[in-house]
Amino acid sequence: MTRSYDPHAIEEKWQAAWDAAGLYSVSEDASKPKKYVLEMFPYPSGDIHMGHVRNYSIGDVVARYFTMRGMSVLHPIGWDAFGLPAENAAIKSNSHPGTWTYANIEKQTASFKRMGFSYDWSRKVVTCDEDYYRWGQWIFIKFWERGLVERKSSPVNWCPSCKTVLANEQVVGDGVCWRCKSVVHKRELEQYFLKITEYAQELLDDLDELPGWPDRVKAMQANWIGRSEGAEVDFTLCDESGEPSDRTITVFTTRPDTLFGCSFFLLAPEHPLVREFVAGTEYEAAVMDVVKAAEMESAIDRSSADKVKRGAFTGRYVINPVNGEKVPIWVSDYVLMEYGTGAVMAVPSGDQRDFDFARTYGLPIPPVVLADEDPLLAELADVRERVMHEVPWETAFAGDGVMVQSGEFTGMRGGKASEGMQAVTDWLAARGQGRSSINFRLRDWLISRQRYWGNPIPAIHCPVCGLVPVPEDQLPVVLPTNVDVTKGETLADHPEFYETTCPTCGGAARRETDTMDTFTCSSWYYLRYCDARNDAAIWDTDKTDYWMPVDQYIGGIEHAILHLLYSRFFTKVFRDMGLVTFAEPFTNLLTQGMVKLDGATMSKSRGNVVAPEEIIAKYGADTLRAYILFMAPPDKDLEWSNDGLDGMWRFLGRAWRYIAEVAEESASGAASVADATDPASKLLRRERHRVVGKVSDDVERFQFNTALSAMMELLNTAMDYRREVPADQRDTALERDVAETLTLLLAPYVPHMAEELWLEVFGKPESVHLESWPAWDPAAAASDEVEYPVQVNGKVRDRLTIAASASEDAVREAALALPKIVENIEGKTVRKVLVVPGKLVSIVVG
RNA sequence: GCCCGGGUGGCGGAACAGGCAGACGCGCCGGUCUCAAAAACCGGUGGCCGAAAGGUCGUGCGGGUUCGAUUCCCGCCCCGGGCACCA
Repeated sequence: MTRSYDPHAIEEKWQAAWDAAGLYSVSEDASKPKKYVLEMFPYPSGDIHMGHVRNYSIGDVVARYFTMRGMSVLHPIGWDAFGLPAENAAIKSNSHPGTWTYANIEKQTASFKRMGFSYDWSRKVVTCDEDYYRWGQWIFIKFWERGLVERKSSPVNWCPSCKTVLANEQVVGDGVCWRCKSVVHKRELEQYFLKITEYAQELLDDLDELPGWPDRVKAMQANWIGRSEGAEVDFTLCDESGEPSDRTITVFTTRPDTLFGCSFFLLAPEHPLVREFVAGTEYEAAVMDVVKAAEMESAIDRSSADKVKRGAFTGRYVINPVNGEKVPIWVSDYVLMEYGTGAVMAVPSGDQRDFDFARTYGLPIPPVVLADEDPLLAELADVRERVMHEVPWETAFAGDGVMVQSGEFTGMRGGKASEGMQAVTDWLAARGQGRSSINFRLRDWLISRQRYWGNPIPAIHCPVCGLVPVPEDQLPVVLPTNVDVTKGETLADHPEFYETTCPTCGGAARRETDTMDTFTCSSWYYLRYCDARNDAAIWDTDKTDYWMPVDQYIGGIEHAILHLLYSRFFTKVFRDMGLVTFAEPFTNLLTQGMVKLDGATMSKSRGNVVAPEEIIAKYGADTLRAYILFMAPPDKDLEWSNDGLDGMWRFLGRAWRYIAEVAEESASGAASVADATDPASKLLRRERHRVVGKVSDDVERFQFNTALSAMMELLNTAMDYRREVPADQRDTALERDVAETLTLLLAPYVPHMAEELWLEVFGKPESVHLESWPAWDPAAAASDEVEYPVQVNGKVRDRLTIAASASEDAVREAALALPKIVENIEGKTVRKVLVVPGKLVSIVVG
């Protein structure tokens, strides 16, 4: 008697067997095409959640599929193990971040094995292991040698809850910390930066080289990099009488064509010249009010667009280079020190912010670029001198138009990328008072963190030699284990760590006590997987050449900018160092949607969690894997519901029963009709080929939901066949083929069940996961008869079943002869009869 | 404001290149089995009209192209996401 499907009796058995056999270990194999399938490695947060189940199930199906297609597949796993949650947890539980981290890694390892994922465990990397983070320090030193490390003072993001600084990318939403969602403040601090801005243009350009990335992610990165074309313009400082000094202030503008409309000049409150200008003057009090107010504000308030712009006159002036006009310098909080030069030429007629400011403080608003349909154009079309100082508008005009009141440029086209813009820039350049310029919104990456559980920055502060790198042969700087975070300690509390000698002069020096942003650890782990156990080098370039780039990367959309931008940057630097031979690390990217419950992301703090372990305990891992893939296409958000689990359970139970029955029957050599040609056998044979083709196509475009539904269709057809065709008339060879094929198709989705069927029920000698993907013949999937819907004026009135080989004329005639069609076209003129071969017949009558 | 997605039955979703809208599954309804229930299995299931045959409406809204539009074009609405006082 056939056993029924019992996942609890088989899953752990096969997990142990695969582990013991090292079934998923791979090495470079020049005889096969390679595939590198990678899911973003997890932070060891404790229990796995549904987001993990989804992410890693997707990757597992893809990896297993490519393996069955005969590829050499690298499918590794590891842990992004440095980071703040470990410190917070250690403080809470009065232990050590390392203890917590390694315990969680163990727990998650068990969970991943319980899910049956096909990882090559021999390549595991854990970023807080010394043999991993030492290479992170090595990278830092190499970046330093290339001039890509800078320690500088600047206004930086401070998270008061994490008690550390953050990179710009790590401030999300309305100015909150990406990790803890606290409101971030600006502080002036000296910190370490990696000069990602040196690669801004390439990071932007190469997005076009990534057709395998979602447009959404590329748009987000392009947005973030924020390239603006324009010009720098030098304004000369002058005194009240207009007498020029020898000092200039440079601004960046995207609209040099509007320069004649500059009626005031602005400095950011943090601009170093502000204090100098107003010290001891009658303007000092008002200006310093603006400066102080800006300092007090959080990043959110400061950048809120609908806020009233605060400002004050400094008592100073600059000269507008195009018309020699004396322009007053104001201070305003809407000018940002971090962007451009911290100084702005204000053109209120062409910029809404300047417009608002001018209206608030009664400053002139001379028009310089007019829309083609603007009534003012009649009056000003040929006016070169400034005769109008105020516009009758309620908003600024920032579009393309005609330049007026603009000296020799009057009459030219103005606007972004306009002739006027180029002409003014050229004019300035010829006089040395300006030049074309490109500005990026992207800032350098702030990587130092004032926390313990991270990779120590390998630098030494020497009172004589300044800041010096730790020499390569003294790496790694080992993270000491005796730091007690429960007492709020960091490396700065441990003299035995920071007291050292200068590697250059040998004098007493202080070791850096900041650690690196965890995103530095995750920016190169995918390369280390290629050669994870290498003690002598970060990796062997032959190995990265074989495996890289990652063919399929899979992870959450939340890293659209963060991790994915940083990794692209690292890869480009490694290329420039000669460490790799490609410029982009991830050829194809799949950003899987979030798993939600009641419309919100599942999270422990919200208390809306469905634990994967509970589902596994009831249904087994295979049902969970298949179900989460069946619920929705992988890139869409998924609203979790237990309701469909029973459906997947029933499907697997039915598939088991069908396959087991057929296997036993064919083993017992029951009666058979060979190559049966009755309609039911022909249908089943067609379905077998159609479904293999469909499932293959679907996995390649990640439509796991429709792949599974196609398998259900095949099973439905196969079971109908068994029910409807008497036993002695069945084509048992065909049934056996269908049962084996179904097992192979199921293998990537439900690896335990497929393995049990393959080895124990069919009695095959070798694991199903080493089998070849079933072949299919598109010709065998085609029917020898087709059914044409026949439309009359766009409405289906009847159906015509006819031989697939029938000519168009034959189809047309047969369609027109159908009784219902005759009825419908009676008394009308047939104007047109369209036959779309294999699709439909469309008759137009009038 | 700018830039990306998305809107299809009671629900999750399908329709790959303009060709039968709603595959597959859930749920629901009816049935078989059972003393009964659960499980399992079989059948039905977009709305409206109709006893049925059949008709008719229907993919966010309004137009357009086409023999034919969920699909292409134009103009909107709504939802989600990114950027945003970036000069």
